[in-house]
Amino acid sequence: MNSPTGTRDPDQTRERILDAAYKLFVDKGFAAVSMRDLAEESGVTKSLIHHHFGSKEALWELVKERAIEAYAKGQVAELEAAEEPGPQLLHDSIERYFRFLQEHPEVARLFAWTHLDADQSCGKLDAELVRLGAERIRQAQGRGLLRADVNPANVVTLFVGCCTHWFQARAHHAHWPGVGDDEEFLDDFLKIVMGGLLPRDGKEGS
Amino acid sequence: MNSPTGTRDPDQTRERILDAAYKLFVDKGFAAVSMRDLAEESGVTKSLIHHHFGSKEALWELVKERAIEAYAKGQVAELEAAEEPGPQLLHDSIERYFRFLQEHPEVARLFAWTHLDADQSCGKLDAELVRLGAERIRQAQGRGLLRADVNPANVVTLFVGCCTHWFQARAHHAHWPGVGDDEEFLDDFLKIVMGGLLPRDGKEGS
DNA sequence: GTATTAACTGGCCGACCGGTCAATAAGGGC
DNA sequence: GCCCTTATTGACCGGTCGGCCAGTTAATAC
Repeated sequence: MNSPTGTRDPDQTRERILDAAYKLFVDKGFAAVSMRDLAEESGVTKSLIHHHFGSKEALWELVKERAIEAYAKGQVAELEAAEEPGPQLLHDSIERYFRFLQEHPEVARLFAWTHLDADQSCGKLDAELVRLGAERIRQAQGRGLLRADVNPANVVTLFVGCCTHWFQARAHHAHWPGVGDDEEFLDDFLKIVMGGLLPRDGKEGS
Repeated sequence: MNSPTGTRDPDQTRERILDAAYKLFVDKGFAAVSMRDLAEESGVTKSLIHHHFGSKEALWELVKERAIEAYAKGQVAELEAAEEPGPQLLHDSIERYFRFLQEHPEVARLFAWTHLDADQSCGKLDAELVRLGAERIRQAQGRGLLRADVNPANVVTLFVGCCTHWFQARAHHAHWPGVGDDEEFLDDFLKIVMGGLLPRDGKEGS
């Protein structure tokens, strides 16, 4: 069922199947999507999907891997091209991640599915991103630009988790009284986290 | 198949079914659990589950509703019995929520499922909890004990989201270099958030 | 004791599941 | 031209799905 009747383009076919699978799996979850759904959405036969990807599970693994790898590589590239370590870089990195999820909310859903899958492999793909982010924070700490008594990796985990959850729980928040929109939340979040990470003017205990 | 052969206790039976459904649904998700799984886990027949709850969907809705209502009521009770509004109350509330999820990690999973369900009703059940928490923060802000230029509801959303995501993404974090354990993360999180929410010693712009 | 109600069972239904397989057809190398 | 590879199809498999229904059995009301 490729566009010019009777012609074949296996690469494009694979792409179409992967796109359809990404859309349906992220939307409904692995268990709620059938091979027949995938076949219909991508405009090919069930058998052809098996031919190209082997099994439903294998397709799902590939979909996850591709999406997370693309995300991680993009973020790493932006982080490596960034300015000197310091509060501004942290601020920009948080906002960059927030904007990314804002434009690609389906990625937040994908993360949620992988967490519930107890997925082993997907956590490894963004490890490099976390390592790089933590390193930048550690450098800023070494220069006295960020408070030094917190674990840099925990800082990354904190802001990634907070932003991710914001988009995952959007439907929930709609029922919560007084919760603001994306912009207000990002503003407040940045105020609090940056305020908590800047070194205090005076020395402080506790 | 109740304990004393031949006797009946429909309330206990319903309870057993609900317990089994909670366990299986939270573990595998709605779509990946069959009525036959539920029947086996609870030790009754498939037909009996239909008799008591009507359908698989209705059972899932009831399971979600009960669990979230119990959680919300418990947290509201603790919050209402708490001390005066201020930094200490906020600190304790964050830690209380964190400890709750630490003891009941399945609740974090339940939240993830409800988010992916695009569940309409479950967000309403904890609205009262959010309203109450935000009100306490607003009171503390009014007394100058917490910085006043952030939306209290966003503060609640922030710490709830961060703690929830921490437990949802645990498997992921295992692959992230340098991320600490529960105690270290909670410590760092509290340092940052409390540090960011305390009024600055000197007035500051920006 | 008997009638009524509700808890509970086992068997059955049509639909759908993921996967396989033989057959067909198109493309590329020669 | 032919051949070999492979993309692609549709029919088919055994198994499982959620739900239904007729029948049995225990508690209850009178």
